[in-house]
Amino acid sequence: MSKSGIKQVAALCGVSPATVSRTLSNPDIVSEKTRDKVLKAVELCGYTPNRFGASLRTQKSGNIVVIIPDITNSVNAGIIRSIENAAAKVGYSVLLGDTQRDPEKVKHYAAMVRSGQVDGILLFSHQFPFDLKEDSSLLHHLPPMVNSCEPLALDNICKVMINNTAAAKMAVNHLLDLGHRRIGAITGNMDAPSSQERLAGYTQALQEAGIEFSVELVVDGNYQIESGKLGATKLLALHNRPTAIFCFSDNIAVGAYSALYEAKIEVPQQMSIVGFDDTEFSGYLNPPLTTVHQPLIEIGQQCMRLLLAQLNAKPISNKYVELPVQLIIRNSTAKISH
Amino acid sequence: MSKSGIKQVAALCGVSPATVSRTLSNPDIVSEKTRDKVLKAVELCGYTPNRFGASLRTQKSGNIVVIIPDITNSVNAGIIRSIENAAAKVGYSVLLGDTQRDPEKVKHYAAMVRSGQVDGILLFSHQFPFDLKEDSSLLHHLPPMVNSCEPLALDNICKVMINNTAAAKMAVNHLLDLGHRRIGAITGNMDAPSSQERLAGYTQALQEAGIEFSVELVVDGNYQIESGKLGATKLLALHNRPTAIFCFSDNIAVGAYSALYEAKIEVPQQMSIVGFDDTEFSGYLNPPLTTVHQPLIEIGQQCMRLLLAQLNAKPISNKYVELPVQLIIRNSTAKISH
DNA sequence: TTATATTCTGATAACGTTTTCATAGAGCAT
DNA sequence: ATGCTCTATGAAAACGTTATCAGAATATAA
Repeated sequence: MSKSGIKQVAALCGVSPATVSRTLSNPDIVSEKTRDKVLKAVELCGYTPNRFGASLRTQKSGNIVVIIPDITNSVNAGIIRSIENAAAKVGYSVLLGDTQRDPEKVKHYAAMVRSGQVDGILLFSHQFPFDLKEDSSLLHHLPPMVNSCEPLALDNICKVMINNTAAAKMAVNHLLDLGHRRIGAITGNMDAPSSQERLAGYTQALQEAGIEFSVELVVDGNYQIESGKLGATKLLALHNRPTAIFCFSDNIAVGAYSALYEAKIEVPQQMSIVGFDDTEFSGYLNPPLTTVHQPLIEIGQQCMRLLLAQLNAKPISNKYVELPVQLIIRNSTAKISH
Repeated sequence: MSKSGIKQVAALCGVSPATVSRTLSNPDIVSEKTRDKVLKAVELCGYTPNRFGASLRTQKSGNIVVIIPDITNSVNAGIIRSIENAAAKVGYSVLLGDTQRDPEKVKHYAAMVRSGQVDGILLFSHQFPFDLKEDSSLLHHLPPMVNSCEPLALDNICKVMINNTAAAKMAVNHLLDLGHRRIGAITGNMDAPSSQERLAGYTQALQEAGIEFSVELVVDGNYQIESGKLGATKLLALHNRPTAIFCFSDNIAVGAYSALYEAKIEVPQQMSIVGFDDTEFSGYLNPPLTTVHQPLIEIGQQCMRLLLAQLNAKPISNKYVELPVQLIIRNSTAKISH
């Protein structure tokens, strides 16, 4: 069967190409008789509309790009899965923009909106993805875009976020409630707003409890497992070691568990641990990890909802959506022992 | 700045659109003088070629789709990351086809090649992704495509695989070498060829060691954590429990660890565990997990290499690529205790 | 200088849709 | 019948590129 275009189909059933197009994209405006005729011919030819032709005419690609630092991170993966689901439901395809934290790749993927390759952008980065010097009008005529997880320092942009500060505070307060006074922290990448905010939450919680902030108790991590192991090792080496550690990600907690295991320190009897993310495995760690649950599915859905509104030029009542988090208390935290 | 097409650029620097096009896509065939002129105008206009126009003309989208069951699985995520990397290097973009094991979604994404939305397919599924009844010529004129991880039952297709049978055998032999005679297994989805092959490897290893196969020792899993926990619990409840468990994935091993922890059975003193995948966290489990390493990066690279060859109509010397695996021995396996 | 080969460039024709505009026909009231 | 409104259709014009082809300009050889 040779390649069948809309013309072949039209010829086969004796109508114009226009009618075939209408039948497929707007069936209601064509009479039932011709509709059946056309549909039959379409079936017979195995005709699928060519995307290029349609896109060229409509100036819509039907694609969106999700720009995200690392798809291997399970938080990111969970969000992307949710996005893919939501996008598929409304007929969009998702292009994967895994950037490996390379600023150039961020720009590269964002530029796809200029060439028409994608219609909109889901940006999980705090880096502004365009060269303003190249087209300064961009700041005022931004393409359809929503920003999530790592907030951009710009306020006319749709965002879906969690309140990292409040979440961190909640986690630390839990430890305080259990009687802990020396609470360590292992951070994420400190250039990431999320990590800065979590640190702020940690600090505030201590302050409100009247506990003096101690520099030695917060060690730099990067959200990865290994940094958790290193960080915990450092905290353990402290002259006056903490009785609890707030890990800025579940990955960090895994690393911390490993360090504690090797040091033969029991969780939670000798050390309480709190994580962040509630990734799938956190309930299966030994002991199961107390952690802050992030609503990955809702994040993806809200991102898609806001992007879709922009794509369809619908009004958006609220550009900033904040999703609730939840502290999941498992067995990695316990009352301080005396 | 209004939308600038190739015509505006051409007008601005006094050449024809054709010359602008040539300057951008095939600079060598245009004189240095005009090239500079054109490039300057391009810069000035901030011109980016419209993808639709180009694609319509060339019939190439510059996209590939990766059809994969679940991006949330870290093996899959690792492979996709590698694919994205390799694809970006040669100028292709990757469309994410997360199928959630829905056969309809597999077909949906594969059909993108018909509409021209993508130029090629990377298929991580054993399901043939086309309706043959719709176009029977497909079997002989397959679109550019490579199949990986879960083999299709078709042999004129490019494949990049690991030898699951040999890998499983290697894992089980390791346990046999340590003196284990009752070795349990927790499988993946048994409809997946990978799981069938691993089971075959398990069986063969036992057989070659002269150990009788015992049905009660192999329990059905689905590669997920929870199935590992359930599976291990079942094995522990056995009248004559095994001394070692071969888990068909690291996720399963995590679940097994959890069950063992709750049952207060020590790994590896009372129970040896072997995993499969060597995902990032496996080295940080307590104890660190002995597992079979899968070369995720190479898998992605080889997939891209083979697909690219097809996209460029290059000859392919070897349609079947088998990548080596490696047994990583850590601390979850030990000599049987008496 | 002329003839010939070579390098560049421009006009033009696709590529395959969708959408606008106009018109033919159908239905309805007068 | 006549006029009128609707509905359904077709013709034709985009959409923005790139590739072919032919011709102009330039270089090379005689």
